[in-house]
Amino acid sequence: MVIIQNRQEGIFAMGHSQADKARTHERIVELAAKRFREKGLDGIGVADLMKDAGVTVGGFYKHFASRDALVAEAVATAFKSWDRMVDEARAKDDGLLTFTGLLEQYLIEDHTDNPSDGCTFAALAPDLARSDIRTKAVANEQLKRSIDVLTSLIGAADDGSSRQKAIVALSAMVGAMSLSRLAEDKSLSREILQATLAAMRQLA
Amino acid sequence: MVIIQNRQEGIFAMGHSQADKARTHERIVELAAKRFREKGLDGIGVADLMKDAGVTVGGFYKHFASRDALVAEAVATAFKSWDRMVDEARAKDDGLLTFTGLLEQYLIEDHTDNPSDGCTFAALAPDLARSDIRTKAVANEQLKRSIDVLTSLIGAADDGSSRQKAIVALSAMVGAMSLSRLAEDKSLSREILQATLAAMRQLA
DNA sequence: TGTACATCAGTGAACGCGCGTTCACTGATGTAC
DNA sequence: TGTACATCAGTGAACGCGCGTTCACTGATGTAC
Repeated sequence: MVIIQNRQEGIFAMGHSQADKARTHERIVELAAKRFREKGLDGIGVADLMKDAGVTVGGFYKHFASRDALVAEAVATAFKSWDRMVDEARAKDDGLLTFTGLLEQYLIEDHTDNPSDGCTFAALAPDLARSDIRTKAVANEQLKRSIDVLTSLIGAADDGSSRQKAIVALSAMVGAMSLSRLAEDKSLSREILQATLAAMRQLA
Repeated sequence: MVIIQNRQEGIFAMGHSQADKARTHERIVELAAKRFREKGLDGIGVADLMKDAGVTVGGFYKHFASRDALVAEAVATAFKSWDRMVDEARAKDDGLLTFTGLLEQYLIEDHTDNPSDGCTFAALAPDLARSDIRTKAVANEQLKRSIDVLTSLIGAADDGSSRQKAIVALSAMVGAMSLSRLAEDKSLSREILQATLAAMRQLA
């Protein structure tokens, strides 16, 4: 086993054992999940990804059947940061997650400035709509799950209006994040986040 | 002058006159504006674009300094279909355009199914955020203009709330369109459009 | 009005380059005896 | 427990291919006389 110091991932062990392979695999996927959200699904190549993960190109196909297979896996991993965001909001609310708490966690400048750790819909929606069948399936599952999570947070109105509100909230959140990233003027960018936050707060 | 019959553009004249050049230029830009929205800013190459426009690759640089220059021009043209959408909504409202009329023109299945003729934000927001400085400038101008148009449609509340509502509406519209394109399930796709339409109607 | 000539829109092949993918190889791991 | 060997994670160079861009060329246009 060899100890590697790498710019991207810090210090890690690289070797030939099965455990080493699993760690390398995870490292590639986690990195791809970030880079894809940052640069788009076509924005970074296999060679650069492997280099950032501290390995060489040739080994790629020991881990993935194709680039598209990595994309599908990385997008699934990227979506987990949504779950992580939900969890963090829950922690801030002292374990009692509210719709407002989630909104506040999502519609913030830090999220605008860091697509690589943020919502995959906001970072990649058009790419996902055009993507490989497997990747699209992953995105569709997450879309349904996200609507369900928001629906349950909004409340127990049994007339179906909480689901409708959840869909509106998700749309507004994703749209606002996309547009706030487009705005070069920081104050406009903030205005978009704040206007949407205020309006969505009143929704529930 | 030569008469050309082409799959993409029908019958058109191709020649060497200045007027011919202007027509060819316009044809390339209009086509690029569609294809980019359909396939993403990296989704189609110079050669294919020129072929679709009925000319050969070599002539490209008689029209554009670089691919990026075409992207900037095509994105500007693509945004004009927003203006066109506003105009069409105005025509449907018998010249008296309303906020609701515009919402109804935007949040429809036909728009979901045809990105190539639709809203550039919904089709390309993440691409635009990562794009060339000129393209980004074009997108920023349009963002401000779109907010202004919606603000004036929503009403003359002078407390600034109509601008806030305009921003929320734009965010929700763009987000809903992006997500409805992602949804493989047609009924979910429609549900997203309808939920957002209903909620935004109540906004103004 | 007619002719000679410069311009330049469009052609089609070629260029270097980066991409996804393949491959023969190396050497650590883990297993069979 | 020790040794021989098969496996396979990772290497580094090479592959074909499509991309943006360049270039020498063609021939219609438009202008100067």
